Amino acid sequence: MTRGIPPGPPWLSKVLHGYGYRYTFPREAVLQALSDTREHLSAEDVYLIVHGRYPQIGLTTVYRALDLLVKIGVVVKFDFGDGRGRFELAFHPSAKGHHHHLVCTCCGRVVDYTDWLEKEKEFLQTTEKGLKQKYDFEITDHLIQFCGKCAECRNMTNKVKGGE
Amino acid sequence: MTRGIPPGPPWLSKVLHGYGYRYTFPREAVLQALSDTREHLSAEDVYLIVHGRYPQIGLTTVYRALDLLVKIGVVVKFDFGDGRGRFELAFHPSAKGHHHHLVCTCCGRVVDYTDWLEKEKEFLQTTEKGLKQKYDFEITDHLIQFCGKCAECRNMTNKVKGGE
DNA sequence: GGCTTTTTGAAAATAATTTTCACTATCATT
DNA sequence: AATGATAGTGAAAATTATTTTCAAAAAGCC
Ligand SMILES: [Zn+2]
Ligand SMILES: [Zn+2]
Ligand SMILES: [Zn+2]
Ligand SMILES: [Zn+2]
Repeated sequence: MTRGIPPGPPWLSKVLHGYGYRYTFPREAVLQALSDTREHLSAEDVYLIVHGRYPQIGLTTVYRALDLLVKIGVVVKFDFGDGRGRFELAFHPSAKGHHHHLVCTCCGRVVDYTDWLEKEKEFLQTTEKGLKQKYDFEITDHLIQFCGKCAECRNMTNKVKGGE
Repeated sequence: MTRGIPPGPPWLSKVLHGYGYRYTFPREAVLQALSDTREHLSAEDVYLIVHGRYPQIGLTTVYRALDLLVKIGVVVKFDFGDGRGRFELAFHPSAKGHHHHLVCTCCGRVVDYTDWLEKEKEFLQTTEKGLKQKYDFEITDHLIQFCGKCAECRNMTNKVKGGE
């Protein structure tokens, strides 16, 4: 029984084959789930979506598909400190490309931002060049994230304080 | 049986009391373990050191002490993507203050660096100010980390490749 | 020293992720 | 289109880091 191919662009097939991996139904389905949202999904989130659509796909497979997609650079894995990995497309169809995260340490809300990238670029160039020379590392990636308290959480704290 | 106080500066007592917590032997011992190294220790690493010195101290207590020390800002917790938290003193006696990390994606080696901070400062100021205005977050912290391949790992890859 | 509350520690529980292994699907070759 | 070698899948079990539970011990205030 052939299961057919989930809806979506066929490029994943090419990318996988390019790396010597097979193009499979679950891998396409996991990619689809990530394409359909702008959220930062956990492995289980992805599983719930994928398994909801195609009940034959199991959690283990979702973990493996995510790992592979990360390895070939199609998906990026983040850690927002809540003890589980978060995944999102490296190049999101909704114009969400390279971006960084602003995380509320209070409620866990995550904002994707793409502002002030010129200043960042300057900083990155200087630093990466320096790191390469001084420590002889070939820099392949960077992780920039800001932590803070969102407006709502600041409000809530004030209310609680005031109510005492 | 009083256990005495492990060697070390007495300031932890004041800080803890300032926050309404008690000054205890295990907390001092955990702080000591972190002071004695420049490594980025996992909770279990800390436990091995502390339990080696003071066998009555258990792993649970080490976890709790680390959490507390992070909460009061004496210790900082990092995640280098290997599935466990890493801890280091916020202000290290060996002049290791605010710094960032350069992680080898291949062997996991972590380099602390404090170079090019002027450029970084510029970037941070611009970005933090912008984030505050645009997203109404009160920024409290940032996380900057570079990933790459260290010289040794690059060499090894070449050797393996050449050997085939 | 006695008292109240916080902290501790061993064991059990939890939660995310990985491993195992028999079965199945992919795809290069016929 | 059928074949077969190999990679991928899925359910269950295993592993790993961390948290919870709860009775006993220690801290700090009188
Ligand atoms: Zn918030
Ligand atoms: Zn994002
Ligand atoms: Zn390395
Ligand atoms: Zn460090």
